[in-house]
Amino acid sequence: MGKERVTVIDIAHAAGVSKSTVSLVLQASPLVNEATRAKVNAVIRDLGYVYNRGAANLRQSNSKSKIIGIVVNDLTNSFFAELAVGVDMVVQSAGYVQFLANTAESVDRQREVIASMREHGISGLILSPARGTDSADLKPLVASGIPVVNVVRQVSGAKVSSLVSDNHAGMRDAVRHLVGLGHHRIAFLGGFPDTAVFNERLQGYRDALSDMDLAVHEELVVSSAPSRAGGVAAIERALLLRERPTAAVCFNDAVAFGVCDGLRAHRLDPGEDFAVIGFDDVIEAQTAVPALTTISVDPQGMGRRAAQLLLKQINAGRADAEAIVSSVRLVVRQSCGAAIDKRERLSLL
Amino acid sequence: MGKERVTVIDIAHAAGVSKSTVSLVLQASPLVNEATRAKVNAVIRDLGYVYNRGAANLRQSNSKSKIIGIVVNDLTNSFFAELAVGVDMVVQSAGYVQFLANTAESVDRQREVIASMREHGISGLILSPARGTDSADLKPLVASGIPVVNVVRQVSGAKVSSLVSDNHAGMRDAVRHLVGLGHHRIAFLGGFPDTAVFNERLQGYRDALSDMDLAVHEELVVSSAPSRAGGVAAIERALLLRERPTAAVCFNDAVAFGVCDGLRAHRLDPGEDFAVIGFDDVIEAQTAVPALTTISVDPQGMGRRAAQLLLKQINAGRADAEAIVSSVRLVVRQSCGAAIDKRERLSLL
DNA sequence: TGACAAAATTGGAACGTTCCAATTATCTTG
DNA sequence: CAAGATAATTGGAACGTTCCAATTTTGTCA
Repeated sequence: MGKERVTVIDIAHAAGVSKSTVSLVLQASPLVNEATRAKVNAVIRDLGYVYNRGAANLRQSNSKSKIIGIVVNDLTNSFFAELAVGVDMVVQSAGYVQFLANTAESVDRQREVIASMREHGISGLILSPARGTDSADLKPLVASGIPVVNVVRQVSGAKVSSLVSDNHAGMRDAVRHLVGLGHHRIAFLGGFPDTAVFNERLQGYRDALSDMDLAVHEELVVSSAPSRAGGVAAIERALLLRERPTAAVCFNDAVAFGVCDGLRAHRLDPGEDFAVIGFDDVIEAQTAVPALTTISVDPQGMGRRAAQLLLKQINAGRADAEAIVSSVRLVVRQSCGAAIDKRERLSLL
Repeated sequence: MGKERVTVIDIAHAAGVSKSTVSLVLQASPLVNEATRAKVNAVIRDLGYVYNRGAANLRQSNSKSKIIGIVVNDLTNSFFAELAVGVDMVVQSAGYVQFLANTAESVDRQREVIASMREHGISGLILSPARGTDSADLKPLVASGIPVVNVVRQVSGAKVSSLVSDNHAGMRDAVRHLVGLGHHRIAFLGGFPDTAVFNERLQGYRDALSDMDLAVHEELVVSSAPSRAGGVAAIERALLLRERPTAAVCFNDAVAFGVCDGLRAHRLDPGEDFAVIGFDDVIEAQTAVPALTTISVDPQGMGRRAAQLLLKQINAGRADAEAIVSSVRLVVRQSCGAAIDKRERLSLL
């Protein structure tokens, strides 16, 4: 059962027309008579024909494969899962299908999967590059005219489009908000210092402090893995300082959750005894206790926009690089809402 | 730049051999002389040739497309993201690449993406079916000899392999553990009652109570959306009962987190004043505060096993359905560890 | 109704690969 | 060194589709 593939010739035969006519109805050409179209479609249904895009794509030669690729550096991070969902939405409704691969921050794996996707004929790629990705890694892709959209992270020197969130402005707003609440010892917690994203956010932190005429104390910047565990580690270190911070902006929400965990371990109540602000606005941020004040970047929306940009470039045939920075907004919830008296009590510790 | 595709003929030309020879070196055939192999490979590198799997697959006709599909019902749920990562691992190292699609519980979308993947020539499919999937939806796939592995959820009547976790045993163990700690009013919180998974877990709950000679009180079973918000709602309702439960097993971890949130909103300390057990062991379970006692199903491992099973069937050429139930284990952390005195205090409220 | 236009249909070549059968080059060895 | 065996190479057909140019059918109207 099901051994023999039904081809366009089989249905041409059965419908009493030529394969060319069948091909025409497959692509909904207006050239074909309504009656024959109906007959052919009926036969198609009856015989259980399935269109062979591989063959079609081979003949059409270049590009229109209706496949795009998306490769991310860490799919276990729900930020990227959300992003993938956003991409999936627009890609799906445009009749495309997506290859998805996870690189787990390995540039070797990344090279392999991109090569593999290329062999399979993707007509575009959305890439959240692994740490250490070199512009040379993308060279062959763009040389062959395949549009690439980088998301979240940029690859310096690569002539590809990018869509990143406004890390600088986001962190600046977060710090300003805390200063407005009366904090002046604000820590910057988490993240790896060798990434562009980290440095953009850190710069936002510094600039905000400068703008408000506050000194930036380097000991208040403590880096760590950008994970929940990293957040725990970072707050531990920060609480060891002889002059403790009273608030923290965190590299991302995962770190922020870790910071909350760490605070509780020290019998401090996040949002009451210590103000915490995250970055990303992952889905758990609003339901966590306390609800996390954070910079909302709407990963799903980013995925949608990245996909739209990519499809635009694919359809345009030619893709000139454009760099979009996606604006970002502070969502105030409970984790930053330290009441004055409590904060004062803490600063006396 | 990059307009003209480099083909096997081009490199044959440049290397001074025939296209057949080039084809032979591409598939690493032992028939070709070392010297020519080296020369051809050099030319391949120089010209920046990329293999066209579409064309190859067309000639080889059936099956060996090196593409598998994975479609899940909710990628925003980190359980499925983890599962996808597991699949990705084994699929990637087997030289395959995967289409990923999210159905968001829509059978229509599911039908579309499966059809689309089929047109693109997947040689196997891993499916976590959307609610309401009918075995007829999978009929054409299996009829054409494409192996399908269902994960997490089964589709009754479909002649496909499945890999589900042992919901019954997992919930039974959770309840036994709570009873062992001295609880006798244990709630079952969250989940939609019209799903097979819900009923399996509920049955495990009932059977465990019966086994321990405890009555099952129907008012202690409160269903809700299987989400964090649903967990909040469920515990709210449960705390309204005139005879409150002292512990709860939850439909999944997301619900369990919600339950913890809801408890805190009522000034109850999860793990101290009330025992909570989840199901799934998502990645956050171990770092949450309190760390969540839960049934570990290792979604990544499930993904790996599903992929292995699928690849086995693809390689075997023929796929007879096998149903695997993946065993599951109770991971005891803090959220269930109510100390005796506290529990007694609570039960007096 | 004959002639011309418009509409509908069609055969074959092409896309880039693999496979088969056949051919040519290279070794063995008596 | 002839001749058989083995190693290496090769030309063409085939995979399932699309596209082009050409052909056939149908429609229009003087």
